[in-house]
Amino acid sequence: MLSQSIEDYLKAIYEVESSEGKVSTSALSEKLGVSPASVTSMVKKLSERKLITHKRYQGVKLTPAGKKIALEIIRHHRLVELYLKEALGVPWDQVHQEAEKWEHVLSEDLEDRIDKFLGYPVTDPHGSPIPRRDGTMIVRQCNALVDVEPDTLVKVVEVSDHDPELLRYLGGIGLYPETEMTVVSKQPFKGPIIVELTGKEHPIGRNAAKYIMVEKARN
Amino acid sequence: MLSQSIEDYLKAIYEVESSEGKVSTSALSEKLGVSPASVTSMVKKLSERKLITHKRYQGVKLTPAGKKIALEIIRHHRLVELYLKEALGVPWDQVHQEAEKWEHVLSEDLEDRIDKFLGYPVTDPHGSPIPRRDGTMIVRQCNALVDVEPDTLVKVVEVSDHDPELLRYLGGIGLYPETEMTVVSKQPFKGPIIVELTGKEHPIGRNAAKYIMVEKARN
DNA sequence: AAATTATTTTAGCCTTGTCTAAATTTCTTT
DNA sequence: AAAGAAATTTAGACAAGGCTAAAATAATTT
Ligand SMILES: [Mn+2]
Ligand SMILES: [Mn+2]
Ligand SMILES: [Mn+2]
Ligand SMILES: [Mn+2]
Repeated sequence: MLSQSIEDYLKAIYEVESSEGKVSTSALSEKLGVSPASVTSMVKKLSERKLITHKRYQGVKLTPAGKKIALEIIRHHRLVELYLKEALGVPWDQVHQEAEKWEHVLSEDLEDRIDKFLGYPVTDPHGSPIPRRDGTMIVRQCNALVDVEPDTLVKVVEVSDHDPELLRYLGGIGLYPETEMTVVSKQPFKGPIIVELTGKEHPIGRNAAKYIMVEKARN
Repeated sequence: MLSQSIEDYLKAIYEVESSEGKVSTSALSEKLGVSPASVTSMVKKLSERKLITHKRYQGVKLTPAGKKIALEIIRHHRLVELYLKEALGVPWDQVHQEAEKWEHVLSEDLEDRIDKFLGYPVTDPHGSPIPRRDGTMIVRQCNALVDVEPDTLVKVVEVSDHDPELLRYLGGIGLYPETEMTVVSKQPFKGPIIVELTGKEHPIGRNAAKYIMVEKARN
């Protein structure tokens, strides 16, 4: 059995690797809320266990074995998020923190039961793809809302789950994965992006718009 | 936040206190699967935190604060057991081991949602009472099956959840909490106890019969 | 009552995962 | 190219929770 810490490190490494490409000690330190020195010592252990490769001062990379475990935990996390929302009505801004704990204690049997209950879902409540049992995961092509040109009809693909407050705001204006909306304008001086959905216009800060992934809608 | 270890110790102390009266180091060592020396050192810590009282060489006792926490964890455990059975169809011999992990990561919000989903249940799948939110718990009057005289009509109140194999056997013969059955005979030389339910007779070993609690049925 | 046995505690060690402070390496600027 | 800044690693410490072996205390026999 792997410790909760090791599982969290592998997950964090996977996520940083996906979004930044390179996985630095400081990025992990930041993401996991531990000191850089702690990261280095865990990195040593993970290397010894052949779950990651490490070039000193150069960052780390998951081995296939490490990636498999990372995806397993992410699968747990996302299935649990969706399950909590669907089965127990937990609001989408709260499922993440619950899943953060539950992901480490979910048995394979329970994982399968939840998967079946949900009808073998493909995405979690925030639109993130759920890794398959075999350790593969589809990756979709999409852009950050902040990069979209005005006057475009887009479909929301995925929203970051890390800021409950943002999620509550987005939920309030009806902005969920699969929602279609029009990017009306980008206000100057790093002002908000205005989107239109269900007939109303809503401002979305540039910073928030980095965490909303969309694709061009086929109109 | 209390560590999982501390929660498990408090729960174990509560359970030993209930069933044995006195809580010895060796009983806890046995129950928790750790060495007596480890128990002593944890006992020291729990005393310092005023969760138990300890007289050297004389055993321990929960303080009101410790008891409150123990019952809180037991509430989590039993709600989760019932939830897993009702909502996800986990067989009753497997719910215990799942709950053993989940009890430590259940938020109060989720606890309430599960409680509501289940319709504010009073007992878990094995017939054990579920402590209330306020930290109180009803205790029922009952006897071990092994102590019942032959030719008595009894109702099953509670079955120990610690041996999956026993639970599978009991499930197989339809012996669940609330089931009524007749104690037909006690075979000599510590032989099995024969019970009749749904028209058939079934043997139950003396040892197993210690873990099946019954009450006289009002016939 | 003494001797033996069983239980409990102490002493000392280990592993895991964290920290701070200091040293080292790499990156950036001049 | 050298200096200064930033990132990373090392060194050493600590808390939690476990272990074994030995010492202390309590319980049971003789
Ligand atoms: Mn999440
Ligand atoms: Mn986690
Ligand atoms: Mn437990
Ligand atoms: Mn609770």
